[in-house]
Amino acid sequence: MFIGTHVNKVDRKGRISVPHSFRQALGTQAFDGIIVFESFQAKAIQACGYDFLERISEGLDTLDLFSAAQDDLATAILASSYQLAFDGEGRVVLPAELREAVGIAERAAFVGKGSMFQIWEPETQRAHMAEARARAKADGRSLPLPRPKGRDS
Amino acid sequence: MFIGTHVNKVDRKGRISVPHSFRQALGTQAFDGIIVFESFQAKAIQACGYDFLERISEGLDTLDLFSAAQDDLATAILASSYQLAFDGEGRVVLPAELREAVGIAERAAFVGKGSMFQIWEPETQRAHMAEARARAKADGRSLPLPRPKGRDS
DNA sequence: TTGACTCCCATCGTAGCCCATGATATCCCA
DNA sequence: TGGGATATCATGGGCTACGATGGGAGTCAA
Repeated sequence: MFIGTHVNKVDRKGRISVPHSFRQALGTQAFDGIIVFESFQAKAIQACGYDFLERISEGLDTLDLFSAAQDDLATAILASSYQLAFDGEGRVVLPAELREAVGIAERAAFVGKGSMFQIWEPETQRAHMAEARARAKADGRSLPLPRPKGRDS
Repeated sequence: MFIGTHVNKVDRKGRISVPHSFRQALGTQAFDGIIVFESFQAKAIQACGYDFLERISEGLDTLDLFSAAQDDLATAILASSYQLAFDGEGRVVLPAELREAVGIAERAAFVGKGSMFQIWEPETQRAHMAEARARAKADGRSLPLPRPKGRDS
């Protein structure tokens, strides 16, 4: 699980460390690195491990083939994603297009979202988080909680 | 279950002992530590075990990916939480942002809330508790009790 | 040949690990 | 039942390993 937000620095080569806890959450997968694509809601980069992209692909398969929705999502996600490999120290380089699209320069915020995470320009994300918290409180958003496993009696 | 109130000291490294009974209540989980995030109701830090957060994450996965509700809740909870690992003595260090947000300096009060607990600045919590008791009394609050399972005759 | 990227190594600050101390509570036995 | 012995928990401080960062050298492609 990806939890919390971590702000790291972009060096002059464009490299950035993926937080240690996120690398641990990825575990060992078929591809040693992350998958990124531009979010189509927020001014942020979506990121996940290779495994999760497979789940997304399966999700797309439940939509009608050749439907507009299927095509839109497939294009927005699969066609425009990048595979970023880790270097020896667990860093990746963000493609210039993505960095410019979301306004990342010196620093980037890695934001955990459970099974995915996002990469933001830190100030932008701070504002977004404040809004999300306010909305969640105001709307009284509720969440169906699954029962705890194993020890339900 | 987390029960009772315990006031412990914050040392100069920012470490604080999680009460022994709370650690016992956590049992052994996938992550040896606690998850904390700022409460959006009270001036307090919410805390729970990793298992509980996993349940939240699973609940989020039942919502549509990329939906507004999913994003708001994921942002408000997962993105703003911290994983605090226990050291050998069962202590954690509270992130500076959280400590400042709720006004914790020298001491902190751990307050049991059943399946979660909270961390308060002791004086603030004392005042809050007095109010809560007064309100409960004034409103004549009552509580429906589920029957005990298994041994009903 | 130049630029971009990868691999490797150096540095630095901090989080985590280990051990010591003191204060309580608990236990045991006379 | 009282007192000493002991276990346990909260606390303090030092040390070390590791994660984040920076830069150099080698490599491949245009």
